[in-house]
Amino acid sequence: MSKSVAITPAPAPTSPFRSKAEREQDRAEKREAVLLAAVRMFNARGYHAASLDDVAASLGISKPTIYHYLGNKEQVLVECVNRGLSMLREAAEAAAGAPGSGHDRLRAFLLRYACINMDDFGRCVIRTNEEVLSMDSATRFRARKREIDAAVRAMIAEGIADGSIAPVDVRFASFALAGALNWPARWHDPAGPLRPQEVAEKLVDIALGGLTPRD
Amino acid sequence: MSKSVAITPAPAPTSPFRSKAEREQDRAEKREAVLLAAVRMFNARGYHAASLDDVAASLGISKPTIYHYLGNKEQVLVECVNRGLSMLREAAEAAAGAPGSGHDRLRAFLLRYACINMDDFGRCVIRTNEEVLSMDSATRFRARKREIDAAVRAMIAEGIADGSIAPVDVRFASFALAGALNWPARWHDPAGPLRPQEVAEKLVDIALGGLTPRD
DNA sequence: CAATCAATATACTCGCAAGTATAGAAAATA
DNA sequence: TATTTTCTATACTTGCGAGTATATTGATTG
Repeated sequence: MSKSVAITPAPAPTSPFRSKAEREQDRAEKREAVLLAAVRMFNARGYHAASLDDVAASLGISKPTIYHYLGNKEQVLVECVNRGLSMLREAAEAAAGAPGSGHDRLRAFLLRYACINMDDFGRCVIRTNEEVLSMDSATRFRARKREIDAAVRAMIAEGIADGSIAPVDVRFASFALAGALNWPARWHDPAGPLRPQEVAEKLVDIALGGLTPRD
Repeated sequence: MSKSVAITPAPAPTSPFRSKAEREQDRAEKREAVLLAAVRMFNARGYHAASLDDVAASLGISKPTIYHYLGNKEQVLVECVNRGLSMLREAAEAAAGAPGSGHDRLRAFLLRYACINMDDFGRCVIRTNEEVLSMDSATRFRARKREIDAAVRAMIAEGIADGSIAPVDVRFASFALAGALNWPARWHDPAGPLRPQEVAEKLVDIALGGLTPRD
């Protein structure tokens, strides 16, 4: 019946005896689940009002388990924020390396940016105020956000250089775009009728309208 | 020597004996000082992280004095937020009743709106998440914000009707504008070099650019 | 002058939530 | 099989901060 018996090194997927790699993956999955529960609690109630006891309860586990997988409360938050920032940086890198005019690349990036901001970890990046972090973490946080902002400004500048974007003040244009596309992290309800992709497209169209050259 | 003696009902301004009206004004001034100290603490640290003991200490007074003038912590926050909302509503009413095209009135309002958002109480409106309020206060808060938003949408719609604004999606346009002009409440540093009026003008120009009709 | 009221402080209570000490079960390793 | 490591829970400690009870002082009013 069986096509092969114990030839492949990987055990049958349903085996109760987990290999080392499997155990590591188990651990990673649990860690991930804890992180997700935490970020959702942070987003729903705000960092201070979200207690680790609540996070644990939402998973049916106990608080020390959170410490086991992720460390103390600030470390949990930092990890959440880093997830979001990594997604944003990847999007920025992808857009920077794409073909097309500055305007095209900026537009592609902003669509992704807006969607990330409506997702758990991106939302957390936007909603996390530096004041809640230790000075050290806040410094790193700021630096990583500046990276993203620099990428936006670079794309705007390139668009201006190649004529696909009107000659606006680069700094304020990036502030305005960021504001328009960060704001959904505050009001968009993931359970509501508006799909993030749709919101992103409409907002980007309007926000980018102001940067499009007049003929 | 004296031109008049005890003819006017108001006593000399330096008299140590305060009239009833003066005492009421004293009280109002103190209340105001407490409110201002509180809103600044809330803005600087966030509502949860700002303790009333800290607020009291910043004024050299004790916590019960805050309760004496303003009530409990949430009442303090609600009062702060209401101050900001009142400023915004006044601005909206002024703009709605002004002459000019929809675009002109919208622009005038947005300039004021952006400036208020960089000020203590307006900043507090933006930075206060509904989750920190009691359900009752949150409902009222939402209603008052909706009023402002409705005013913005009305101005956009009027602008579209009179041809001074491009035929955009009114709802998303108001979201985009709000985002762009709320965001400074998060990043603008009152102690920094950028003057609020200047920030407001640049942001409004860029944000409104997307709504201006093409010829 | 007595009684009251306004304004303020000191010194508490009390609950929540972060973080920890300890223990035990299960699995892995020697 | 003995020993160590991993995972998880229960049950604490601790500190902070909201809110309050009570006292004091000075002015206001009857």
